[in-house]
Amino acid sequence: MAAWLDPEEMAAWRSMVDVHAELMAVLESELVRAHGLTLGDYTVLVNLSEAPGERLRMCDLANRLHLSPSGITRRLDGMVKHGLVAREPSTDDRRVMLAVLTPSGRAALEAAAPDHVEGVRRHFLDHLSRTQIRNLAAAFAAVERGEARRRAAPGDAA
Amino acid sequence: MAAWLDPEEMAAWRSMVDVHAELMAVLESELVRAHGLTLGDYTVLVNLSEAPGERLRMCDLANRLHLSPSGITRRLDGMVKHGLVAREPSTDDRRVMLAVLTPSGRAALEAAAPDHVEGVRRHFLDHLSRTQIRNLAAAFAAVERGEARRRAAPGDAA
DNA sequence: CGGGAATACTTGAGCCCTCAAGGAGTGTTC
DNA sequence: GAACACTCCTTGAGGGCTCAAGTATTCCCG
Repeated sequence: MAAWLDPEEMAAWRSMVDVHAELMAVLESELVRAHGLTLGDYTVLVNLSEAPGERLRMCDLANRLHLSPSGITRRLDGMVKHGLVAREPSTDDRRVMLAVLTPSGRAALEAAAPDHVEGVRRHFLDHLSRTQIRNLAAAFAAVERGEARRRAAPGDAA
Repeated sequence: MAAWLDPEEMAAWRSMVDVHAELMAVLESELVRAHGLTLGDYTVLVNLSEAPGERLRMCDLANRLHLSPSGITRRLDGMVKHGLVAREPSTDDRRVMLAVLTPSGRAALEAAAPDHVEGVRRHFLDHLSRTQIRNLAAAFAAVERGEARRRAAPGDAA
């Protein structure tokens, strides 16, 4: 168990944490200033817009956003109040609530998305070469695959 | 203004966001379970332990942790109550409060750090080759440099 | 079919963070 | 050296999240 991180490992780890924090902070503040949308609300809108019928079960939404059941309930509360989404009981399964994109929610997303994407470019992608972008995607994909494999492994405590 | 992200850009961006979220969640839960420490508290302890005299002004701490002034006050409140840090008025400048690592805070850090580092390895670094780690560090360093340059540029709205 | 386990969502209590406002100390300028 | 601007920290109000508990519905299995 090589106890500590060597300088290269430390640089990779800490710079990722720092860059991510900085990036999210600036993207969020630009989004709030320009469109009155939280990054969290924006992510809900993106997920709904990409879903078939522009609707998603609460629990699926919770999984995608890494939110607890009550977390997603309360976030939807706010977004319903602002008219961005509506709740709709499922006819298939009467336990289920669907979150549906409203016209006004779709409009908000369509207004915000270009600015948000431009922000991702300006604050992140523009500082990287095409090769670096490819390498980054490959590295994170490797982490995702590795973790998925680790979770399925026998020695797992879960 | 190339409007949208192409598949490679999208993969790099979304996978970074996803991996980061997943990683922080699992590291936090392991830290809480094994040592009763929040990732936020742990970060305070790390920063204090690396500071000269194991003490830091509240506002410096706030900057390092991307926290507002009141945020750092309230986090210290909790940590003081748990005996991990102490407050100490500065003699140089009587507006300033110093946060000081207590013996019990140093002990908590020394107990938690090996496990935390091992978690970073197991969930992140172990999935990457040495070359990928170097490339990652270089890429994030490039983003940091690029943003620093952008912030200093004339056209900036700030 | 009937009862227990599992799933989906909501609610109450509470933690942690933010913003706005305020008190206290410093420094600067004339 | 008095007044003004600025910095540092804290507090009150409020938003967003979590956990624990509760209700409603569905699934599973003898």
